[in-house]
Amino acid sequence: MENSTKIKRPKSLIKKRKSMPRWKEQVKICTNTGLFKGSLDDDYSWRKYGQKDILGTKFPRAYYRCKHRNGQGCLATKQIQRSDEDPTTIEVTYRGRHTCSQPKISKKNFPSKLENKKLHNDQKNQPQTQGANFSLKDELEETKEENFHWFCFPSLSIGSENETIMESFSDALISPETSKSNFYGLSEYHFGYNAQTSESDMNETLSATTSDTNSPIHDLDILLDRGDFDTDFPFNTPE
DNA sequence: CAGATTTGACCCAC
DNA sequence: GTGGGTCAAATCTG
Repeated sequence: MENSTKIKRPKSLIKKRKSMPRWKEQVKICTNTGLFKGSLDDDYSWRKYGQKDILGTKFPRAYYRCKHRNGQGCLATKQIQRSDEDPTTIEVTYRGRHTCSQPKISKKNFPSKLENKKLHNDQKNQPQTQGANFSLKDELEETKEENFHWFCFPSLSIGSENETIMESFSDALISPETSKSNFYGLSEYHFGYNAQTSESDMNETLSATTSDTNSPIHDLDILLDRGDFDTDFPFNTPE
């Protein structure tokens, strides 16, 4: 890949960091099995621009920025990292606000290729998925002051396939375009908000839990072929 | 071929 | 000096 060519960046292109509003959103994904799954979804279009191993953490952190950065100069970014201690928790840190006229709808009307791919895999499931996501999204949008947010899924029979499932979820979580809408048909959410303030910037605490533990999530019979998720992403267990 | 992701290097803040 | 955040070339995927 790289030859010994050191890339020097012109100073004019260097931007100072920091000074952007930042808030964190924790997403807890739990199931009876304790496995991690679920999707954190904003209807924004994110594009991954980096990933890094963070000192003291087992899982790398993934960096995303708004796709409209160039087009509309939207500087919003987000970081996603799986909690070290509790793998069922995903920490999402947002930085900056979207200045773009984000395309919430677009997803629904024009699924990306990636989505199509996913859809292809779990075709049987999606009908109302979007609805669920949509409401979640709406809530997020309207409660910009909150910032803790949980997803609890009912049990799910994950036998020897948990790995695959894990991956698929992770994939959804991590991959921006993909995670967009329809995610395994989580049809019902119950939200509870915990206003929570963190030290500085604006915070968003959103707490969402499913009180319904019976939901079969049949939608979840995600048969994602392994091949589909081969691409690694940060949440794969190291080792 | 275009768009997305990966990945090592670069740069800044602490 | 080190770690975290970003850049951008290379690579991958549809």
